[in-house]
Amino acid sequence: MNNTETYKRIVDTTYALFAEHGIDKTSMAMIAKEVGITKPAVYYYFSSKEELVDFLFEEICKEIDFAKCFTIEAYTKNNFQAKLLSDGFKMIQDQENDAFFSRVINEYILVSIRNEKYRQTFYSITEGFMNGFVDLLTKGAQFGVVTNEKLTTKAQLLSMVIDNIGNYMLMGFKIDYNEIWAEAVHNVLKSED
Amino acid sequence: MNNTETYKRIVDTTYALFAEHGIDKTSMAMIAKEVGITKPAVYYYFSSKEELVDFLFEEICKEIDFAKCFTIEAYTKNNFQAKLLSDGFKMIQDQENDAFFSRVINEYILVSIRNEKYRQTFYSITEGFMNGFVDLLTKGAQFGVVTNEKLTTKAQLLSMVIDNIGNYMLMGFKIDYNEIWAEAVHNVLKSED
DNA sequence: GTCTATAACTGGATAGAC
DNA sequence: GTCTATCCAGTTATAGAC
Repeated sequence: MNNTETYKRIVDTTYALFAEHGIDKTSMAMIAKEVGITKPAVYYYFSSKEELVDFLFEEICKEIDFAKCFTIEAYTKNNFQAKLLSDGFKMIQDQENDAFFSRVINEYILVSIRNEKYRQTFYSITEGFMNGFVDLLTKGAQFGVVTNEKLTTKAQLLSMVIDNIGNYMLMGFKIDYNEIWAEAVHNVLKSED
Repeated sequence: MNNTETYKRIVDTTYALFAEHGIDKTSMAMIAKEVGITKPAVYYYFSSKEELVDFLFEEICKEIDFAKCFTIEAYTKNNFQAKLLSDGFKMIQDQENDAFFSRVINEYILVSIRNEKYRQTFYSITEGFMNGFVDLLTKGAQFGVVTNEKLTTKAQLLSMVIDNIGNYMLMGFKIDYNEIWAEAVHNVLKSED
């Protein structure tokens, strides 16, 4: 594996083709053609399609992390509501900006239902979001800005909402996702306004 | 198309195989073998795989309908909360009972991302849920049991939650979905208890 | 209605030359 | 490192016998 330039081009091209055609319907021949080399040349870098698919999967999963989206340490009693809102808004914005990324993730998620290895990874990531929200809300409760009741349930609700917003975007709904997130957040906060 | 018995067996078998292996990885040969006939015999009933896939899609879509899950006419001022809860619980229960069904839907969703016809159908179904909840909440507001503010947003939130519950189930999360739904419903109702 | 047989093609993957 | 050439398994689909 000397020519890292080719290697990189294979990965980038595959990423784009997966987004456009899906994993199954992207053949090694298509990838090779798009990169401008031949099939055996691709096999020089990735010994099988599975290896290439797996590699991209790992790369992508690194990007999806609760701690990257919601920085618990930065939350204070005074900024709690504003920060919970804005971190969500940012996540929504990111998904709107990089539809490519969302599509590929979605592709892997749907495939994961029949692939135990992928399923477990997504399970862990989603679990990370649910647990992360529990931690965040627990902190909020200590600050006295979040109601203590049904904290886990509220955390799961937040996780489900932020997660499904991406799906609705992909489906093409032009609705106010920020407002939906705001409504979900409003539900976990102690009554104000 | 004389032997409707064979026809029915093909459809049922395909349904099961799609749930187990996915649409792409279920071949006409597999279907034939599982039914106990040969490939050309399957082609006698369905002139192409696409036709078979389409037929199953139509069948399945008929089952997913807001009006079937939430019977607006049955809602009154007094039963509103209880009915909104129980209709959701029933939907959750149904999905738990028929994991096969959920899996096949998931399979079609995957295809729909790159198939305009399927995508539009799913779009309409989901839109039907969002609009249905708007109608329902509007009725609730007239009864005085639902807050009038941000009614559309609240409806979209309900739609997202009930929709994603199915996904979380497929991923294998053993959490209290009823409680999550109850929490979402609680958010749309005027303050009580 | 269901069969055998086969066409026509596409997919992943590799041997061996350069 | 990248190529040509090739293999082989598996796919949709059909012609034609029974």
